[in-house]
Amino acid sequence: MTVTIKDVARLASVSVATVSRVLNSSAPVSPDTRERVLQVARSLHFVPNGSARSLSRRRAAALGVILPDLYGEFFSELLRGIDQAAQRASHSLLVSSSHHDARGIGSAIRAMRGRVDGLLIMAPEVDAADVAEVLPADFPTVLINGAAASSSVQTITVDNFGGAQAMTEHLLSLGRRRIGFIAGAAHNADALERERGHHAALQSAGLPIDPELYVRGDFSEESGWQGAATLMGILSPPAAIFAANDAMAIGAISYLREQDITVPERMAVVGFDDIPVARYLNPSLTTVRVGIAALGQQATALLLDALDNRAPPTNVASRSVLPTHLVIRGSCGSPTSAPSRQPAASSTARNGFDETPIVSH
Amino acid sequence: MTVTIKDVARLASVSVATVSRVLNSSAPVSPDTRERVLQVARSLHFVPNGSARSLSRRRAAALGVILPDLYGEFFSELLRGIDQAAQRASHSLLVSSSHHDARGIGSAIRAMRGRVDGLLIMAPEVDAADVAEVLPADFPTVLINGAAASSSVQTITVDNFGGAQAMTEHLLSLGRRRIGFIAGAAHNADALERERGHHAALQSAGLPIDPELYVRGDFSEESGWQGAATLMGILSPPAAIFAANDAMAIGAISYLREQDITVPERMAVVGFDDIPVARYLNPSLTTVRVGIAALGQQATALLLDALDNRAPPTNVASRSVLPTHLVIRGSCGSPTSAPSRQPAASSTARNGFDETPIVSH
DNA sequence: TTGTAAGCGTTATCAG
DNA sequence: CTGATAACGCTTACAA
Repeated sequence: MTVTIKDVARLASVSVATVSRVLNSSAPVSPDTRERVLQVARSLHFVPNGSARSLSRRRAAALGVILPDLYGEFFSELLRGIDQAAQRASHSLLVSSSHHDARGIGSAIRAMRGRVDGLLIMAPEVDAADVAEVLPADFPTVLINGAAASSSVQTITVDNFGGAQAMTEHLLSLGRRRIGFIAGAAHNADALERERGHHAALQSAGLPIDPELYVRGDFSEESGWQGAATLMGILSPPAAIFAANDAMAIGAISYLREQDITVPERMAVVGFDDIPVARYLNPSLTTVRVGIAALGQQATALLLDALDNRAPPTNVASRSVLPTHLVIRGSCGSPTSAPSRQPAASSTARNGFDETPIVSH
Repeated sequence: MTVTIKDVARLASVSVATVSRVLNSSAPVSPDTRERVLQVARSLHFVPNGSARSLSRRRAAALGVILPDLYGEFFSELLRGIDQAAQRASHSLLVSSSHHDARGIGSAIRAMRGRVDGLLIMAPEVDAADVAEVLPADFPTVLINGAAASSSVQTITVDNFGGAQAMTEHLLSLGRRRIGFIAGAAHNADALERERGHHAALQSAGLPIDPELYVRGDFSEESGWQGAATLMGILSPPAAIFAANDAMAIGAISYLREQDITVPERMAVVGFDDIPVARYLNPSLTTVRVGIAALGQQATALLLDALDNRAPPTNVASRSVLPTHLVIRGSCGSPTSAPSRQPAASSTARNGFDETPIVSH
């Protein structure tokens, strides 16, 4: 038997209404009854029951977070940002992961119904329309990195296209013209946009799109390792590898090291996301900064605004796009360290970690 | 107004009780009314309200997770394990982070009261007794990696002491006798145990404990970078660095690379945790495998058992310790690549990532 | 300023 | 097999 508001009321010789008023400061209460109630509540270690409160108030002070996965630094960063913003607004987080398809998302939503005031959904492999389908009607929701399909769900994403385009342009400017690309999963919206950006940059430069330079991964380190292996196995291997996320870039570098192929001298390798560990790698990873935690924060802010009805009209398909930035570190080499058959001397000055040059675009 | 069980009842011309029975299969219902109810429920997209259900059932089918932080791969791995186990048992997760002291933990608990059936708390910097203090009386709780203090709270932890001891012994066996140690935060229970293990190994080997070889970090990459800088600044720098977690080891390696100090030739560097990225680093990181996700799974399993009363007697201070394993990779070098003034040839065969030798202890 | 009582949406106990 | 109805613990009109 846990202690309830009735116990407090009884011991303080007041009604439960008064106890509630004291605890929520929701109406004036005489100083001494107030003090008496607080005294009793404290001594009893009374804590109001959240479910009862949510039921009565019709709001839960909690947000639901639905993620495809929980593996790697990307998701912990995202969740960190979400948690920060939610905590600032005194909201709890109901988290559920391993939901890749609309069905899975649907059941996750069902489990959350009545326990959360709004939903944050990251589902890069699911069409936004399909997500909207499984949503309770008019339920406040923000989609993170959803596919660009028009729908009634508010969406926030990063500039995958622009970031990838800028990165490929940078590699080309360094003299690396044969670029291997390790793509993400076939239906991943982020991955596809990054791919499109890469191709756009190639085409602008008048370069062909060589199918041999294209392999598909799944955003895991291991698939990056495999991707690099495949790319090195073709007749005329590339001078650079652009992995569609940092984890795959890390895997690729790992493979190259095992093969004694020096990075960046013989092979430039770049990634996407700028996960926290990227700057500490050897060589430090040139990548596209996404501001993962900020993405989570902004998504949460958007959702909280919607809950407060400071929101955009419900059935307008709002879509925010956060900018990305090129982060040039060691793994792409400098113009002078162009690819050569001989391992170059590793004396190229490397950037200290606290002075990472950032190139906006 | 969202659709409730009453709406379903009305449209199916039955009582709410029957609807509930159908939806929960909690009592026999005639096949055709059953079908009718399901039909209506589906067409109305009815989803039961979680708060109401929790309130009535007196169980929430949710677990609370309280973490000190959400930064880095350690926490995403831990959460992944917890989520897996919870999901298998159809439990949701209410997550709250950034709670380092007993007060913060207390307020997090308050926010969860009535919404969760049990608590998973990771609070390496808080004494178990202090945690017990802020806990509702007899609330099912499992402490992850708590300090060893005797208390009434069930605790699960990893063999920090043994793992660190084994690692230091390994470094010594490689001929690295001067070992710099980058410790964790002053009150972090895990960090302290790892420190104790390291010292125990040194003493067994008859080696002195040199205060100059000891620096304090905070488990972040940056503090590892700083720690390495400090250790390299002393008069007679070490031949190896043992960082109390992988993140700090990564930071240390990053510093050494910037100074052109080759790892492992001139400096062996090892860590603790075996976060997923460790095997992909350059050089791949020798570390102590903790089985982070497994830790989360087991903690959750313990808690779920307690909820089912398959539990150990409530006020017995049960304490499980998971074993750790040495994972020998590239960053510690081999016996032949003992420290020397000349950078050794980097031709030492490196392990492929799929054949990592593991040494139990 | 305080108390009474009607919900909030389910589940569970009784009768029937 | 089915229907009333009393909880579950709290908030919030409405009165007093």
